[in-house]
Amino acid sequence: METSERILELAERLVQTRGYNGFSYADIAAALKVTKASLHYHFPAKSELGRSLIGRYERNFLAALEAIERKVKSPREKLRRYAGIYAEVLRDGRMCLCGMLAAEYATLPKAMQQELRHFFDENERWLGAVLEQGRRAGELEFSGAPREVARLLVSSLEGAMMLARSHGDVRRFRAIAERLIAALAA
Amino acid sequence: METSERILELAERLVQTRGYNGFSYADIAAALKVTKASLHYHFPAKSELGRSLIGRYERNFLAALEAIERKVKSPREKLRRYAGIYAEVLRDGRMCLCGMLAAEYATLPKAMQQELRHFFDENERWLGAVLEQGRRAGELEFSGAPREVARLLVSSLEGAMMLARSHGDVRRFRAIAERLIAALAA
DNA sequence: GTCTATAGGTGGATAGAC
DNA sequence: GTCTATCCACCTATAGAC
Repeated sequence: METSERILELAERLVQTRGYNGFSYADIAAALKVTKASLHYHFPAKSELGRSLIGRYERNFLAALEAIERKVKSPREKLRRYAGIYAEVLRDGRMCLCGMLAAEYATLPKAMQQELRHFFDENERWLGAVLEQGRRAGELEFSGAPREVARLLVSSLEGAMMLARSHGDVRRFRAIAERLIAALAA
Repeated sequence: METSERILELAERLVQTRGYNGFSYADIAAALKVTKASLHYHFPAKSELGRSLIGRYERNFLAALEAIERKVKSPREKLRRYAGIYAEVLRDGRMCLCGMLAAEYATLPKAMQQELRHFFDENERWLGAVLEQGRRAGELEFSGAPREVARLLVSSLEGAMMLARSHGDVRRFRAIAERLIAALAA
């Protein structure tokens, strides 16, 4: 694997576990056995590494959502798979990259803040479409705008992830995710 | 106000907006117009300041819950007031102190991690009792253990706070809070 | 209790050789 | 692309005078 890819891979894990303000170039350099100067060759500033991380994470995430779209028909099953992505990340001891960054929002460079909002907007858009489809099909039931329920789902799953990780208990997340989806059953 | 109290007051705000790893003694010293050395007189180590912050926040929070207990009879109204506490914090541009620290969990001193879990446990305990009372009275409706629903509420409210703040939109939080409580109506 | 002064470490970042 | 060497700003923390 190219160095820049190895850097991104490790930096992603570091942000997901320790946060953007919780890791340094020195951490990456030590783990990859290169010097800090080398890292600056690939990502001149930490803020640019941060931007790259969000962009990459969003692309991979949206690709996973498209995969669900292709493989799964049932809207309710789509929601389960959506929550399943979160569960997998958590099982690996990580937080959602963007959920982590949302906590540090006020300290992030403007460019990162913007890309972060975009990630959540795209998530809400996808969920909103699934919810609308499910309601039309009579498989899901809820009041009000699909987009509003989508926001509740994203927020709740991110929060559940955060607290489950603090308690070192993935089951807490799964229990909450199932409950959220069950509440939407028609 | 005594200096130590002024330090706590400001440090609390800083953690709530920037996180534990996002502020320094220098920030406090500048704002309070004292030296960093003075701060170390009151709180020798940053980790001790952190511990004090959680303890203080929890005491104040639990006092607010007791006040609700005294003033309000209806379980559903208690839930509304509970969410109202979060909304007030958010309206002030802050995150929940402990929600913020939960994101930084992996980087915190062990003592702080422990106090953090205690805060959430107490929250879940209080909410669990309210939920059980509400179900018995026929005012609230849900399946399974009250404690599980309590966890969903805490997680979801924390997550909603986090994302609403990132979008600079308190209404997002209120909409989600209302929806969560409405879903429990009998 | 608050100050000056400073230690000792780490942060992100750059210049220039190889 | 990766290295050595280095800069400067900032971090937490301490010693000791007032």
